[in-house]
Amino acid sequence: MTAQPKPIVTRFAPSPTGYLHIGGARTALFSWLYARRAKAPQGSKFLLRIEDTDRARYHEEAVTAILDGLTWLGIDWDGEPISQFARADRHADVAQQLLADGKAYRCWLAGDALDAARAEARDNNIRFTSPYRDGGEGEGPASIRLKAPLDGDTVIEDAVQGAVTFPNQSLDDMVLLRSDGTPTYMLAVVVDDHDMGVTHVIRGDDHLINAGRQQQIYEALDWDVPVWAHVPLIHGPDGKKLSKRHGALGVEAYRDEGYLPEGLMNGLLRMGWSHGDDEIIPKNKALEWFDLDGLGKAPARLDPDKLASINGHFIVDMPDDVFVETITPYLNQGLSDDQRLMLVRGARFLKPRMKLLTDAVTAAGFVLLARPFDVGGKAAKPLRKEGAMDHLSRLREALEKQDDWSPTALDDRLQAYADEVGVGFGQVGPPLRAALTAGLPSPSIGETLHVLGREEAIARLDQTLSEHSS
RNA sequence: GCUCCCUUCGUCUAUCGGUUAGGACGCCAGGUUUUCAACCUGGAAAGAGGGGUUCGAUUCCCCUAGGGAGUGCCA
Repeated sequence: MTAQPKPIVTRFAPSPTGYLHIGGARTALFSWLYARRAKAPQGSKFLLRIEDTDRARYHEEAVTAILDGLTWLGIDWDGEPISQFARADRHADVAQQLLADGKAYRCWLAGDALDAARAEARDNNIRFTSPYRDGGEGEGPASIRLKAPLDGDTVIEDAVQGAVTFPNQSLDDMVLLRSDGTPTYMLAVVVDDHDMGVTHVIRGDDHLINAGRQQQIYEALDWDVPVWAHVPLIHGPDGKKLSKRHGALGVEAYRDEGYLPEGLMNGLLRMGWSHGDDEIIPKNKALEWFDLDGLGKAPARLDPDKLASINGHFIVDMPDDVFVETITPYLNQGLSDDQRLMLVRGARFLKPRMKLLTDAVTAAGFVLLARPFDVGGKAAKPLRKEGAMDHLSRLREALEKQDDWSPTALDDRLQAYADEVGVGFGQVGPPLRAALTAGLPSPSIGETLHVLGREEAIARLDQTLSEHSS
């Protein structure tokens, strides 16, 4: 009998104060990958906990937005999300237990007196310690503070940052239970993580110092300390903390901008995590390769260009029919069956010229031109050239008789025509393209004809011919 | 102020004491070309500064500078 490796339990614990912003999505991704990766032991779990103890800032819609964001990204979780607020009684019980064990004490210092005592300690550069730490009774309701060690160090073993040592003198006796009986965040997190069986706490490194405090609570409780992994936050392109104007948008904003879930996921993953020189890492590879030791220690800046470029790779990799299905909502118009068919035929070269799904509007513009359309401005120039109409009408006849409608055959036919009449292709191509596409970006003329199909192509030629007939 | 963390091309990063310091995005040049792209080839571009340790440091240690986090009966 071989010993079964112990299952890993990770969690993502957002505050429901807004949408799932990209930084949160990234830490969620790391936690999710660690529990879901191929190398994770059987039975490993990724859990969700909503840190909704701050009732003033709580929004029901925010919870939905966060869950929707995760789902869209392709991040799933085990069981129902846990409400931290609903567990307040349990948190209070633990505080009482600590009190009974002499690991915590009642403190009546509050309000201005508390502020003054704290300020004084800070000014004198000494640790703030409540006068009630060693006993004494006060008036009215009391808070419960942890009786944290005064000497020595608290050292956390962090999977990303290494060993981090905090002098206990720098960690004062934190409040566990407020005087109104509600638990503080520090207590709630520790109790919840413990009760949920969390083995690896993977979160932003803005919590690194909290880990020291939380570890003191674990130790007072004599509970197993989880593996800490504090990942560096992402910064805006300016190197400052991620702000709303610099990309700290909800994932749905990225979706609307034209990101594929897998593309965004890849981009998020590459900020702060690497696997050698690999850049394009689809979900299945991420699940195969992810490990904590690939995480870097420095904060990364968001680079929109690179993010978009990565997304482009995933667009190219889509099957043609899926591609057309996917870009349809971004086209701002309904599609006829004919148009859908044209897009499928054109997918092959539409895809590489797109980075975001919203680029489809430009890339597919020539396909979606609705007759009658204007060929105006600069685009009309080739049509006004000497002999242009003559070429077009003879080309029209030739195309009508053309059997092989493949791109290469069409290109050959066009070249043959130019040879027949003894002119350079420059006399033939530009007017033909203008008539077919109104000057919009398009592939080679053979490809363009192929994509449009005989019927549409000839209809477009007729349109131009009739407009220029008089 | 104090505590803690971070620092390789403009950006994301590789390197786990010995490399012409590699890749990607972006940029520039050339090629291809009937439009716009795409594509191909090439190029510029980095170890914050200063001390150590070592035969040898980007890599290990210390200091400085810069950036960040925390210092709440917020989360």
